[in-house]
Amino acid sequence: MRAKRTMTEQARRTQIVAAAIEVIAESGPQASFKAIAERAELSSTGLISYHFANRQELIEEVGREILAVFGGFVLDRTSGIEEPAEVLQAFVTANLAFLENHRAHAATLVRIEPDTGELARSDQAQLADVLRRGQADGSFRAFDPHLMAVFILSVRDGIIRQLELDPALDFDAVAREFGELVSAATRKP
Amino acid sequence: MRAKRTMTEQARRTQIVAAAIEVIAESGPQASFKAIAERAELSSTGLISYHFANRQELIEEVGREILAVFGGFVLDRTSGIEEPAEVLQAFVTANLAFLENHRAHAATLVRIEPDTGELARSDQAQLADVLRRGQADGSFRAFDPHLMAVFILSVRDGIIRQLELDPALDFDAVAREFGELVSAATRKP
Amino acid sequence: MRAKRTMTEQARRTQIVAAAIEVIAESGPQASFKAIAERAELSSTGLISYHFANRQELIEEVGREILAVFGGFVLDRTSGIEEPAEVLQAFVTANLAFLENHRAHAATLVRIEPDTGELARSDQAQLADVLRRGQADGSFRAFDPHLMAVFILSVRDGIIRQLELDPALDFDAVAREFGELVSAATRKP
Amino acid sequence: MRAKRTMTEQARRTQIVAAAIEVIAESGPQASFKAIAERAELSSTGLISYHFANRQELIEEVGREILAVFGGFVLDRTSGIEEPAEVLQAFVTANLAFLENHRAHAATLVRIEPDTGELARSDQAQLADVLRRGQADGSFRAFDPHLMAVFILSVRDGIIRQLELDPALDFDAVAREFGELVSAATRKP
DNA sequence: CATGAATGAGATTTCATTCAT
DNA sequence: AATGAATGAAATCTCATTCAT
Repeated sequence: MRAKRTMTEQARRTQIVAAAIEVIAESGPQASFKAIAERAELSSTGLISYHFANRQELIEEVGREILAVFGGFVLDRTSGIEEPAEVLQAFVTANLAFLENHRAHAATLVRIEPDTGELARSDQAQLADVLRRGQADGSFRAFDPHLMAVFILSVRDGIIRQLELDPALDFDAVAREFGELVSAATRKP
Repeated sequence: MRAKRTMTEQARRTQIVAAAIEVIAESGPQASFKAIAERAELSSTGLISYHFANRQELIEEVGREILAVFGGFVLDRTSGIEEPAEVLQAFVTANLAFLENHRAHAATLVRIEPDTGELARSDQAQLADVLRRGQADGSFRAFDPHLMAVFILSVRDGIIRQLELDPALDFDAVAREFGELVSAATRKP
Repeated sequence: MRAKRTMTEQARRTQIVAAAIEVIAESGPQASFKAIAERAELSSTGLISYHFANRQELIEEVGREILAVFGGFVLDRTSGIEEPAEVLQAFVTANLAFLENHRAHAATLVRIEPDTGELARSDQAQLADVLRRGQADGSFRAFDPHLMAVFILSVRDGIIRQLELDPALDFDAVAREFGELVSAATRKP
Repeated sequence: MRAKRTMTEQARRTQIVAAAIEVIAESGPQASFKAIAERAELSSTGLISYHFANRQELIEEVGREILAVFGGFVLDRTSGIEEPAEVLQAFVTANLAFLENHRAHAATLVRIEPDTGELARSDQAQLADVLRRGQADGSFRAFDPHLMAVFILSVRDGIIRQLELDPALDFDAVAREFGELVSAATRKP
């Protein structure tokens, strides 16, 4: 599991992770410790090494943090909904809302993707479950639920990437079009 | 445009780009000149610097090369088709066929994506045109063609990424599901 | 001389020195404070700095401690013997017995040697005295007593080093051969 | 085996090794790359890393170089001698002559000893052979030849160490006393 | 054109020591 | 006395790029 940590240490780790998220969002996944330390106003990069065994541990924590925040946000807005089709629409809306308000988290998520395989899988599995339920209750057409989950999450990630190419993207339009895509892709013909 | 080049020089550039594609596919976008030079069996990394002004130029050339090969491959299999809906299905099939046979190109494409914004845009524009034509001739429903292009290409890229998480992915199944997604997403209700 | 110390403080210092001896024996003379603190189950490396002015003071204390223990052990087994030749044999036996039972002390001794010049000299002087007495009473041949002491101690240290190359060394055989060497080297022809 | 090297590269390696020998002799086995680079008047420590894969490779090369030079020197002065007893005396003389004229090599040898186990063994084996021959031809008494070799080499190393405690050591006296020790230790009673 | 060497900036990591509590 | 956090210097190693031949 994880080593016990003092409050101070946990606070520092959180602070460093937050800085890393920002810096990686801006300058890519190999953002230097120097840049992160400066963003966090640390006295030296040594402090990062003091709190994280190595770069990988920091990046992993960044991934965990983003997925926890992102996942929590989306879960808040989708749990309790009965109809799978409505869950999907809420999922789309929640994702877009998150992107709009936590751009750095989103940007960093897609930038460190190769390092977060395990975590990504669990997202896929959760979404696949919703799709399976929709098929079971007869509201969705036949398709491979896991692949469809991969597709939907890919579109979500693609939107994040597009946001960097085109920062003026109209969130409402994207939400609407994404929602229609998902609806058209899953509903019975 | 571009400076004139001797045959020898062009051959070297091609060789270096090919090596870079392989190495980046395997070890990520910050593959070192050392690794690339070794793969290309060059005597020194200096030779890379000799032929490319800097790292960025090499990466850009890698992007251009991949999109030329990839684009050419897909174009071969989609041009001449009249019906936009059929073009889309051919597009899906061609993409999957390419992934199956040129995994390194595909992997490198998604790995250097942040550095190839311009090129990506032209892909999006081309695909958007097909979609627009399908709307004009009444075979597609109403949607934002550019966004739909972004979505479809995102799914394509998502498949490439998934291939690394799950190398045993069933190409035929993916092609079928991807084709159905595109079809359902675009056709009239 | 030395500052007065409370019992608690002395206990801590002793504990730290003991841990340092073990760690240096295993991992060399530049064993980190971190490793020593962990071995001593201290809460922080700061505690070492708290009790020792600096690294050098700790190492010196380690040297003093080893020579006190080692010297005491050998003195116990050599004092009270009249005949210098017998003292030498007892010295050899005692040294080998010590090595066998306090390998960490011995290993650390030779590892920090360069830092313990002063202490080494007093060993040499003591041994030289025995040799001088043997010459005075006519049982030893003519030789430079100080150099002979250096030689004998060098062999002792060489045995410690060899022990690391060849941990299965036969102590009895070494004791016998070492004893014969010393005897042959000192007795009259 | 070893990679092919250009003349220039070999020259640089040699130069770096020479600087390392000097610096280690003066400041101990963990002499920094910075100190070595300065001694060799290199532009940066990066050049050391450029020529040696890592610190260990450099130290190993230092060990090989010293033993090659030292061994060659001693071999020059001992080969061709028939009588084992005379070989031993020549060995002693040669060793002292080397120490006198290549103090840095000698000092570095004993300082990096823990890293040169393998090489040390071959020295022991060579010397043990001479001793065995002397036993076979009846000129030496019975003793364990390998242990005696270890002892003699330990004295040699002890002299090197003593040289640092007492830089004014009288080489002739040491040579004479060392020679007598070896003679007394090996000849028949 | 190509080679091999060199450059020097920059990255991460380790560490003894200091300090506030 | 002890703790845990922080400091900042130093160390090694990597790398794209430059340059003389």
